[in-house]
Amino acid sequence: MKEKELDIQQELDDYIEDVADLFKILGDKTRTKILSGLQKGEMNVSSISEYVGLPISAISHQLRVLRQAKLIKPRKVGKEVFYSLDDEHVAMIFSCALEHVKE
Amino acid sequence: MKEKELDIQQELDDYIEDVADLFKILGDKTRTKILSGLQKGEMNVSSISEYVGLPISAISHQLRVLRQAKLIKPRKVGKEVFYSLDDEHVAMIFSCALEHVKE
DNA sequence: ATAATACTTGAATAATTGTTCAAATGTTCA
DNA sequence: TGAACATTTGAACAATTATTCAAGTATTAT
Repeated sequence: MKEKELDIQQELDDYIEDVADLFKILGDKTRTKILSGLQKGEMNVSSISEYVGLPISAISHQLRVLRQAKLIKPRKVGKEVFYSLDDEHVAMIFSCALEHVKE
Repeated sequence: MKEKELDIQQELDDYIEDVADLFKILGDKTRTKILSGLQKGEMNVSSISEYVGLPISAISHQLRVLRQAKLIKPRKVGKEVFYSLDDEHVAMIFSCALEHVKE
């Protein structure tokens, strides 16, 4: 094993529980659908609701989870709230995951 | 958005549910602990049990989940079964996730 | 002020899931 | 064949969690 790999391994051991927590949040169809939608650009809550196909209330609950995990951030404009991705790593995590899923 | 990003976006839309399923499997402390242990090299079930700190039975149940997801593969030697990683992307997914977790 | 719109919050329900214990399978060795 | 060991499997239990509906907050317009 190379030196850099050992460093990553070491860090992984330290942060493994936090990593599991992150994956737990990503491991839900509604939330991944929201995130993949937001990769195309910011949306307000109603739009996300339409895009995902679930009532606004259900979406709002999940937006809170994603907000708390610092994966998305809100921008309030009048009565509306626009959400956008808050982490540049999300796109990369997704594309890594794609490689496995595509076989 | 660049052309390549659009391709990834397109594929993500197609595979988004499978991606969520993969994250769901990775989103468990026991399973991530097993995977991070196996990154150091193959282990038999008893060793994994010791490493994780859970009874063999609990480990075996989770090994089945990871096997079915094609994340690990078994190698039978006599009475023992040695497990190792079955996907070169797992390490990369982990290191992407680390970047987010580390803030 | 009142009504209308956009979103959030709380409680209740239903479903999923990780762990445990006991029993079963498969393998080696006397 | 029978005992000992390594692992798997099944059923039961407890805990977590996503969704729904109803009620609450906040902002804008009349």
